[in-house]
Amino acid sequence: MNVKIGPNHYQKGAEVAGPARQTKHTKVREYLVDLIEGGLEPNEKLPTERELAETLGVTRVTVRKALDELEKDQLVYRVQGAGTFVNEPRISKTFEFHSFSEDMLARDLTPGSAETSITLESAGGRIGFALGLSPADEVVHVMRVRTADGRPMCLEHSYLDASAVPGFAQAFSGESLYHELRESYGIRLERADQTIHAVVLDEAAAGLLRVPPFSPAFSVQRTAYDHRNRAIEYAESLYRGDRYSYELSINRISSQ
Amino acid sequence: MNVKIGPNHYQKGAEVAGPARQTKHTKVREYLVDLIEGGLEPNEKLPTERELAETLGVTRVTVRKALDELEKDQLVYRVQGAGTFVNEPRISKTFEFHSFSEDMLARDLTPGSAETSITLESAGGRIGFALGLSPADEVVHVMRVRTADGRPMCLEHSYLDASAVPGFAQAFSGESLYHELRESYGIRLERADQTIHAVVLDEAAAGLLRVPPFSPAFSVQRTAYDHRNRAIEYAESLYRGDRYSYELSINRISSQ
DNA sequence: CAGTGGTCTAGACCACGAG
DNA sequence: TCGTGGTCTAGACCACTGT
Repeated sequence: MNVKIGPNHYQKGAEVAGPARQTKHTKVREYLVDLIEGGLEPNEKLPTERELAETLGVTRVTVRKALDELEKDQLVYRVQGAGTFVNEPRISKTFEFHSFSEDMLARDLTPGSAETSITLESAGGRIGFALGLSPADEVVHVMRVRTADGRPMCLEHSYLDASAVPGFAQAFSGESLYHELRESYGIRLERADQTIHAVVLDEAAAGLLRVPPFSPAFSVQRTAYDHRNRAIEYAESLYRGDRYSYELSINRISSQ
Repeated sequence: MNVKIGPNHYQKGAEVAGPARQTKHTKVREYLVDLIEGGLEPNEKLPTERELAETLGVTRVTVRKALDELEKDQLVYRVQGAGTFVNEPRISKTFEFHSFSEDMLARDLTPGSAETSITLESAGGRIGFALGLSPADEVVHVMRVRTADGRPMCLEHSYLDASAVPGFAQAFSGESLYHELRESYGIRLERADQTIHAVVLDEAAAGLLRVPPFSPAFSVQRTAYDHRNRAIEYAESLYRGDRYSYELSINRISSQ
């Protein structure tokens, strides 16, 4: 994936990388990143795979694994028969999806929530389908106006399977839902599917987001999954069109 | 990446895959896809890597390469110590970006263009920057209203480095720009960066797209690159919000 | 033609999961 | 404890690029 949603006029944020495991291909990768950032120009040729293998005391397979990762993250490109080359720097250096809280912190904005309400409801058809529940099953419904430095950015409705997060409605502070899921329930969200529509805001939503009625906005439906691909969260959000844009990178545009 | 833009209410389209090269890991991949589509249930366990290697007469490394691809495309997930399992079927089966023409054909709609104009212009600052040209360099400017079954879907301005595609303005039919680039100039687009904004249409654009003024729309800026990461096309498009949605899949939502 | 990346082999040991 | 996926080795040959 390779997608970044964020406030317009993105400025390079703090790296929020986890602690890298010290495998050999990780070390090779770090060596190559240092090499690239240490002064190699775009389109300059990297050492050959065989040279790197000998220099670093690993096999070519391990070097190739590291290069595979760098190619996936678009730091390098490879041309068979010619070599491996440094890419132009990318618009967005991180290709991970961050939570709203994290996204704001990376931009030196203070994330917050307003108008928070947490209720228990029946899932109903639409939300039940998204979470793989029956319509009668109970879900936790968290409604928040997400803010940055106190200014409203996004109106969000999140839904969780109530039986998977007992006591959530009582314990949740309203701030970082993903943080709460991880700390209290050991649930980590690894992947999300999103559908995005361009819409204009009705008067109610416009009022909550403090923009004129009929302002442009993104309507986003998101289903987030854990590492075993179980649907954990379903969310429907409205992002202010004047504050947000999507940046994404698409691979392999096919023929024609 | 893993993104799909398309008309709303996506219905499974024809596969538009190129002719697969017959490497062993490709054969293993096809074997596994057949296995999965041939009746394996979601979350059912695949044979172990060692079993597959023996069954198919290849080494485990080759099996793992095939499984890496299937995992990237989200057909399977792996749990260390436990096994490899079939994923829930994805919303969108193809994770490639297709050209407008191809997208429409896959949905049994007839792609077309109206109001086409092809001109030679100076790049200017914005377009020159996107294509890595100086502002005075000439670009081919192709303006089209893209249609499906004759109904306007999208207003698109595409820009190409004129020196890279001599004679383009004379030869281009107005239909498939990517097809023309490949057939006449041997240029294949492999990757694209996109930035998407939510906007409302002004009266001129609304008229061309035959919707009321101030209708919601996506404004998309796209830079498309070849396999060596040279910027080939820069395009600014307006997609009708009532006809289009973005579906995308994001990996590795990070901590917090 | 020489040199590069792409593919593949036949092993080995480690880290993690579940019973 | 045992079986699984995760990592790694030391080679080999093929396909493609550029001179």
